[in-house]
Amino acid sequence: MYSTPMATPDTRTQLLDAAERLFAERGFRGTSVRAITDLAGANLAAVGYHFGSKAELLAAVVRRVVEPINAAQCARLDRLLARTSDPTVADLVEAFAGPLFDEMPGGDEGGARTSRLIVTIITDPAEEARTWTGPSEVAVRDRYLAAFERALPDLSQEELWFRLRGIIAVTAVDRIQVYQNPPASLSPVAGEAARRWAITYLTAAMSAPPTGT
Amino acid sequence: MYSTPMATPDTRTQLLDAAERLFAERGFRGTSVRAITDLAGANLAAVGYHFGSKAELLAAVVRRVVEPINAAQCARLDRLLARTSDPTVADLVEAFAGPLFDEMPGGDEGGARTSRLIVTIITDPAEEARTWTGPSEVAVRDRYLAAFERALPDLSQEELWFRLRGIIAVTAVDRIQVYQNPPASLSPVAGEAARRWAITYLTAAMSAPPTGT
DNA sequence: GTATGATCCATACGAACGTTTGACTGAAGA
DNA sequence: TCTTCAGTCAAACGTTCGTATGGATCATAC
Repeated sequence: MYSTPMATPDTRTQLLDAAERLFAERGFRGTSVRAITDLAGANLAAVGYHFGSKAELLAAVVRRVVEPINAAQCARLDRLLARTSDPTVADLVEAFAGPLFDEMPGGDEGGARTSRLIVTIITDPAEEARTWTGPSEVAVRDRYLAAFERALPDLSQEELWFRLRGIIAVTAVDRIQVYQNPPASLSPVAGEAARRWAITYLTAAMSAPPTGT
Repeated sequence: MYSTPMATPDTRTQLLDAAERLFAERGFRGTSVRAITDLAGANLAAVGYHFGSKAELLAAVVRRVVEPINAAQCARLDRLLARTSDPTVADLVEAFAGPLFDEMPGGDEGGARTSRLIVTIITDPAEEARTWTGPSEVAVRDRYLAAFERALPDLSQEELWFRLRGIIAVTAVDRIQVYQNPPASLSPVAGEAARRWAITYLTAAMSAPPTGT
């Protein structure tokens, strides 16, 4: 089963790798099973054999990507809450958004591709792309929601909820294709710079005073 | 046939209306020409006859939606620049992001649908969805970029560019499908509240100090 | 050796897709 | 009356899609 660990990867993981890349680049509907199996060097029927269907392959891909991110978000929140003082908004933003940038499996171009996969899936209108959310994601989200609530006591639940989703949205910035070809041909955001810019941006945004009625 | 001008609209505009709705809900690839013509009560061949192809229909839909938004962004910037004092960051955010919420054609549910169309198109990985950007959008963008540059002189061009795209991203917040089913079944963001929350959020974000090296 | 079970492969199937075709309609112009 | 022409229509085209099938292949267990 795991006979040769490094020589040629499992067909199953090669399918996962190929699907991860193609789903990130072209979305769920824009990626054909044939394109995946071609890139993976596998037979067309391999997807059906190893995963059952294209949708279940997507679920497996997303699970593999999301789990370490979720674990990192959880661990960092644990560490913050173990301290004596309450975490600040900046702490929470960093702990929540940081793993979205750097908790990426190896072989990725600075996390840019994996980050794009998440965003592509999240914003995909196909309903198959929306059936993967598990209970652990919800648990982490609720814990952060509670922590932000304590750090921002004046904010209504609804507005806090809006702002939390804003964090995800800003992570999606490299998916924004309007205004393509930046004015003076600005270089595409490098991974590390994007991470720091986003955290600055989001900390300020989350710390904004409540919107008056 | 079309004796009374308001009874039954043009087939062409009915196709545009149907396509606008379906593209917003299901994306470009997720919407079939047959679904559009069925919803419009037209024949399958009508798309080919009136627009040439599905991609050109999309371009026509986007053009119809984007043009008034662009015009409003432009007009509001003109009004700001005509004043004696330089516009503040809050002024610019309001002028730029406001039309994304309220410069919507009638018959829309508070602009939510049109806003979703834009975001769906922008984030669509299909390359057909990315060929519509015209010179006027670029012109408006550059003018705002320059105005923001004057209001935020300490910010590097790259980071400002990143932040400007963040505005678009946050407008996309209702496309964020993770964390679906808000915790305490929070009501979906009402149009007017979302508008005010977004402007608060984005003004704070844009005003953040430059990220240190 | 032979059986077994997992994996891979070539191939086929039916459905859905975007597009094209050619005939039909009805009002307007000569 | 005859022609014209923009518009609509049913039907079909060829392609691509996801999935299913049944046989090959190969290590291991007996």
